[in-house]
Formats: sequence, C-alpha cells, structure tokens
Amino acid sequence: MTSDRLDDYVEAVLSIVEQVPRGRATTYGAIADALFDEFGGGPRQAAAVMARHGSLVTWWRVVRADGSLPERLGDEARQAYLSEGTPLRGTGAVDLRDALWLPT
DNA sequence: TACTTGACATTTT
DNA sequence: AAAAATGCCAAGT
Repeated sequence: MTSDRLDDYVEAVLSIVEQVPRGRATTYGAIADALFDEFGGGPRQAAAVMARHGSLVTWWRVVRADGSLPERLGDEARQAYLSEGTPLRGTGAVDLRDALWLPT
C-alpha cells in the first residue's frame, strides 16, 4: 500500500536537503537527529536515502561529520562548492565550522 | 529467518 | 594528528 513510512522518510530527508541554504552544508548525523523524533533510525538510513534518491536533490550540500564526502562524488561536489562559494578547508572538505547548517 | 552491505558516527590505539 | 576498531539501524539478498 501507499502509506510506506519508508517513502515518507525519504521525502523528509529530501525536504531537509532542499532547505539547506546555498553556500552552506549539513551532515547525515544532523538530518538523522532531526528526523529521529518522527522516525528514529540513524545516519546510515539518511545516507541510504541519498544513495537512492540523492540524484534528485542538492546532494553536495550533505557531507560527512568531518566535512569530507565520498570519493566517488568528490569531483562533482568540488564544482558545486566553487560555484556556490562553500567554505572549504583546503583538502576538498567543507569547513563545517562556518558552513554547518542545522535543519529546522 | 539469518547474513551481508551501506553517500555514517564515535571512541580508542 | 591520523588511522583502525566498534557501534548503530534498517534494507536487500
């Protein structure tokens, strides 16, 4: 049936990603924490959603806890960071000290 | 039903 | 400071 809570979780994650301001970034843990009230789960579930539907959103605005991101996407994300002026730390990772955005 | 895999996080060497 | 080990939770097989 249609009331799949999984799809609902997916939309919730994508919604948060779409809400991230330009030039800013958030982490999987922050998203998981924000949705933990309603769905629980953990950062891995948020990541699983991105792996499935991440192509539909600004996935480069979602990074790991240390500001770095998956090797496979590093290249494409770098282009986006340069375009949006995201604060980088020098090694290609986002400087979360300045760029970290927490879901509302 | 049990095992393996995964856009992760945290703690300990 | 950097790397390895452990923990977490759910989906896929």
